[in-house]
Amino acid sequence: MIITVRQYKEFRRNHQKKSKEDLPKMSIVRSRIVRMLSGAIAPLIDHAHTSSAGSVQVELEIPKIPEHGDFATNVALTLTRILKRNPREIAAHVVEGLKDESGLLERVEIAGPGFINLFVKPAAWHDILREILSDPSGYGRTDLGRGKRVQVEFVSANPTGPLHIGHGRGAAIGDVLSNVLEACGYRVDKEYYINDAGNQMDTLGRSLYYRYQQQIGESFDFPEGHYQGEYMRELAGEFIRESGDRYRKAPLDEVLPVFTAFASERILNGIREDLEAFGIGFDQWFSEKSLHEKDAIRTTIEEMASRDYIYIHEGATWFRSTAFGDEKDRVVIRANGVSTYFAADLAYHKDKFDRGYEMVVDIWGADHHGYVDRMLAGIQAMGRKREDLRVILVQLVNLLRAGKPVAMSTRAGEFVTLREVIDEVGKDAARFIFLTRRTDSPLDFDLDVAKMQSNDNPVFYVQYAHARLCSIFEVAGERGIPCDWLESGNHPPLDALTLPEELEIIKFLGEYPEIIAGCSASLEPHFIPYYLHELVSLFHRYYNRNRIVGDDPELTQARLVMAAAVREVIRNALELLGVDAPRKM
RNA sequence: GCGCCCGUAGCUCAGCUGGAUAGAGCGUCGGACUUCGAAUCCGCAGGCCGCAGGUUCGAAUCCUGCCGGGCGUACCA
Repeated sequence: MIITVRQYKEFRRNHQKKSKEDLPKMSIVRSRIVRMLSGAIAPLIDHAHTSSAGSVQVELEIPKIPEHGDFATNVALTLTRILKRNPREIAAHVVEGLKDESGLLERVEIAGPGFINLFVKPAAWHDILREILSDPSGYGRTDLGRGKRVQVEFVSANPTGPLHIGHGRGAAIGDVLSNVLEACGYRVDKEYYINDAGNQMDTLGRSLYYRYQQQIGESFDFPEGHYQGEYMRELAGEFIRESGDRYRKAPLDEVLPVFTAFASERILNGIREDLEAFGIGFDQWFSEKSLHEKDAIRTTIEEMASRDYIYIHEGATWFRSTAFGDEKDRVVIRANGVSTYFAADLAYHKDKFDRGYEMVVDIWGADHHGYVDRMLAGIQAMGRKREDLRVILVQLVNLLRAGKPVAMSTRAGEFVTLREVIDEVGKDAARFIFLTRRTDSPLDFDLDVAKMQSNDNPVFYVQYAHARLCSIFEVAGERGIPCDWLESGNHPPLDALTLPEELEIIKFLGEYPEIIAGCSASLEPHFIPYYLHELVSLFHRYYNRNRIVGDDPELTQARLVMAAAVREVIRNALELLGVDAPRKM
């Protein structure tokens, strides 16, 4: 949790008339401490009259070493600059000002250069379990987005061939980011942009035409620069089954639209099916052709021209993108009168904002990074703020088998498709692995590892924990241990949960909302798999050392409550990832 | 040439909106199942965080330069 000075002041204003709902949601223990610290710090800042100190940030972190407390804050250190006093002295003032009305804290220490270490009473943690179980699927959800309308556009592969593994990574990231943003209170739509216009479509149609003529026995040389993957042969076969040899030797110019339409429609359907198998659905499939039909490119350029960002040079129409920091201006209409792909993209983004989205997230392959600056320039020329568009660049996926690269050539149409990967390793493993790296970082995807149903495979590690937890409740049921609180919400007393490793798990459960909020702020989903791994690891270790269903009824009940909370958070996180949480494996 | 991204343990990577002793998985080696699922757990070993400066009370984290790798650099889509 990070608060700026400005936020402190805002918080204080709000706090006087409203209650705690205005604080960003976090674990109940953490939010109480933040509130307490805010209360202690505000007077110090007021006293110093530091209106221009908005850059000071305060952080409440969990120290690595237990001796440093359950939480630690460096406020005193960061306040040194604006208060112009030594940090330990400031820390003392902060500590003095803490009002622990609910008796949350066991003790508070000032340590090192001026850290404030806070020790929470063990019993205070138990509230986190109650909080989780009172609304398991709502846990971790926040209202950071405040209903802001966001569009996430991803995959958007050209309908000229099946999706490959790189698209799969972008798909997983886009889908999960959408889930995360939604969990953080944004209103999210997922969209796929179909590049169904331009000469690549003609190329696609011709590719099918040539294959078709070949397969019905005409001798045609297959020209360079066309799509010649195996899928084109299959398409030609389908075409023959439906239309026979009706188009034998038909003049290309006359029948090309037939072939183009057939090919793009079939391929797009295939893409839809593959994405569905990957657990991904879109709210909108947006056709580039529809932009041309609406004359949207012309309108867009006109609007930009009205703001003086368009000029003519050597017969071409240019966008003055350098006005917004692009390295050179860009052509939108070529001298031959044909608009560029970029022009369509500008019109598309204008359309997005016209539809009412306040923020737009584009997920692109990293090889498109050269387009970021011009696109950002573009939306600014339409009167949008730079930060209204967030472009996520997804790095390459290197496909491996047993540690060795799988040779792929897009040119020759030889590549491993997403569908093949899903069929081979399963949706869950593929999604999880795609999400275990920062989007910025290239990813080695080893098919053999992903397929392994063992501890080499991070998905199974997590799913196993979930299945194990489910199994514990089955055993409890068999032994006649009442767990009706799972439904009723009347949880048994938790006083028996006193072991350090129990409190450690509960504390970690309490961090989950922060993790999700962090994903949403950074638009990086990889924190979730890492969090899950750590949570599950804590649980497995605990499980191996302690008996949950044991002889002491009260202890058993309390531990079952904790187990239930762990299970719910695992399930909650896996749901965000679009990965199944199996009861049995 | 210019621009963007990346250099952290043997390998693959977290940590990067600056904080106290830099982490995980895999791999090596050695241990734990008559007891809730051993697809699990425990332990050992492993590091000038690419190099050099700078800012700071404090730098893996921010700035500059260099080295190494990837990508981009069209009146292509």
